[in-house]
Amino acid sequence: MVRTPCCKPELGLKKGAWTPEEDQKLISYLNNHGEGGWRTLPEKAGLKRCGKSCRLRWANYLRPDIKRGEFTEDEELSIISLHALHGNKWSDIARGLPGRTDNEIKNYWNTHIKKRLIKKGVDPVTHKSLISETSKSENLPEILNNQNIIQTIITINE
DNA sequence: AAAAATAACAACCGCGCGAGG
DNA sequence: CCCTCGCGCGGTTGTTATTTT
Repeated sequence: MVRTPCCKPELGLKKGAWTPEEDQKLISYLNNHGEGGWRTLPEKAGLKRCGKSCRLRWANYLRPDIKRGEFTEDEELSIISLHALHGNKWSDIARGLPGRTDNEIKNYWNTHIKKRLIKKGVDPVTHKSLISETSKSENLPEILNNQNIIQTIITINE
């Protein structure tokens, strides 16, 4: 069976950037009622959005407990080591970084860290050095091979 | 100074999973 | 038990800002 799009083309559903007015509606609705019921929330809150869009907006920008702004060096190192352990499990990584969301971390990884690792000759997937890979303990499980993480951290630190 | 290229970031999309019927 | 449905996830795109030529 074909999965119908979660956000039906039911006229006038807005997409794209959120306006301050929309944010306000969403915030006040969620303050009064709790989270949850995303499917039917937009209508109740008077928003011309699909529930998914509302959820994302809340989770990544409007929630009161989100830290904004630059990632600190510590946070960056955390991301790198957690990524070495978990791979692209952004939500897992986010749990290790209070106030940061999976989406934010994912973005940061893709736009900042990945690029720099590559430049430094470190494979962003395996966290192994691409240049003198050869003689290292390749047979160990990745997780046990702390060398990779250490190497990565040293490298990223310039 | 203007255009082109690249980076940054917010948001969208489809899919899988688990809860409830 | 099987089937349906919403939620959350991860990959990806679209748009704006910044940098380079």
